[in-house]
Amino acid sequence: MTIKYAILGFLSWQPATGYDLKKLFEDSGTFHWSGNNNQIYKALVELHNNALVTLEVQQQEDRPPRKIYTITEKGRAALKRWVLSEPELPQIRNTFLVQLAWADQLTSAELDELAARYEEEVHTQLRMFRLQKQRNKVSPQRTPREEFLWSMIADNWISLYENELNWIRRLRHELTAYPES
Amino acid sequence: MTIKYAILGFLSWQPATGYDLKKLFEDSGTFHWSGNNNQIYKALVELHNNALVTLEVQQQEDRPPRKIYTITEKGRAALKRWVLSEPELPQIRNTFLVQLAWADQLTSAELDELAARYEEEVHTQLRMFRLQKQRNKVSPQRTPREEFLWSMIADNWISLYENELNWIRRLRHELTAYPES
DNA sequence: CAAATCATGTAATGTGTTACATGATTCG
DNA sequence: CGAATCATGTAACACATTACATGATTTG
Repeated sequence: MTIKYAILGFLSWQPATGYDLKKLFEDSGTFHWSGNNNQIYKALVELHNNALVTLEVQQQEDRPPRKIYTITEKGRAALKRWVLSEPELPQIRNTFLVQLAWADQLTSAELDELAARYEEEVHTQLRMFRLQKQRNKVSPQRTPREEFLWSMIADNWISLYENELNWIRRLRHELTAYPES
Repeated sequence: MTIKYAILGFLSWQPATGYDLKKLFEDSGTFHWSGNNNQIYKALVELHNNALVTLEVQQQEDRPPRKIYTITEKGRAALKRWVLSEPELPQIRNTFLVQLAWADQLTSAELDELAARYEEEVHTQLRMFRLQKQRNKVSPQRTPREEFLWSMIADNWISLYENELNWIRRLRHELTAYPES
């Protein structure tokens, strides 16, 4: 259900097509999940059915018509209500931890190599988030407070991955003290 | 598909029924996701079809028969192969960040209250993880290295939530410098 | 000349959650 | 006496991912 409100959020800045929204999702990084067609186009139909957005169709030659969606007052109200609703804990699924849980069957070398590959992945991802924060493509920066909020959102991801990187490095370091089983 | 390997992992310790596995998932905390019937019972059928587990049925009076699953050599090999497979980045979906992204429409009081509620949730969760680590119910502790790995898995969750708690506290603190829009 | 951009969508499949269903026994 | 435990499973729904489909235009 979050995707509907993320869409309403983007539309609260300015009207957009499904295609525009797709790119906003992609560029955001933060809202990576659900940058895909299926969910966006379906969500837009639903939002329209509930009168949270209106829709203007622009015919084009040689191309599919552009469907420009605009948020309604009802849509703005729904967005605000949702923003004020009870916050939930992040949902985290780390399959690497499941691998680790049964990694005692590995040799020290195998285990360290597995951990090293994870460290590398995390590190790469961290670099990407840091770059993304510099470029700062999506954020609107209309007010100082809004700019601050978007900066903190980027920091959330960065510090999460920094934390993960520290953790895996500590794991690798301390593993040297344990012989294989 | 992770659930299949998590089940194989538990079965690599000892044979178990679907019901046993369900409780192992619940108690683990770490593998919270997919402690539900549907996935466990379905996965067990699949594992059996692929000969990764064998199945012994114990008839009981007045109760459904117990189906005791035992991992096969093929199952152990599949588990090891998976444990050595390319580690993936954690999947994280934090809806609170989406709320924050469009929270500039709120008053300072509303925004701080929203953040305070998130802080409280995170804090509660952190306390639960810390308790769980002390109780240490699921881990087998058969070798020092295995014990260490399970301890690091618990630490991963704890440090992630500590990081989140620090982040939200910093956010609340620094927000005091920004007037509402 | 191949790939990306624009612009819509559908279909199939995978994964996860909640609720429903049964029914005796034991515990607080 | 109500709730939890034991033990299996099904059904409905929600949410996500990947691939397919079309087809002109622009860019490298």
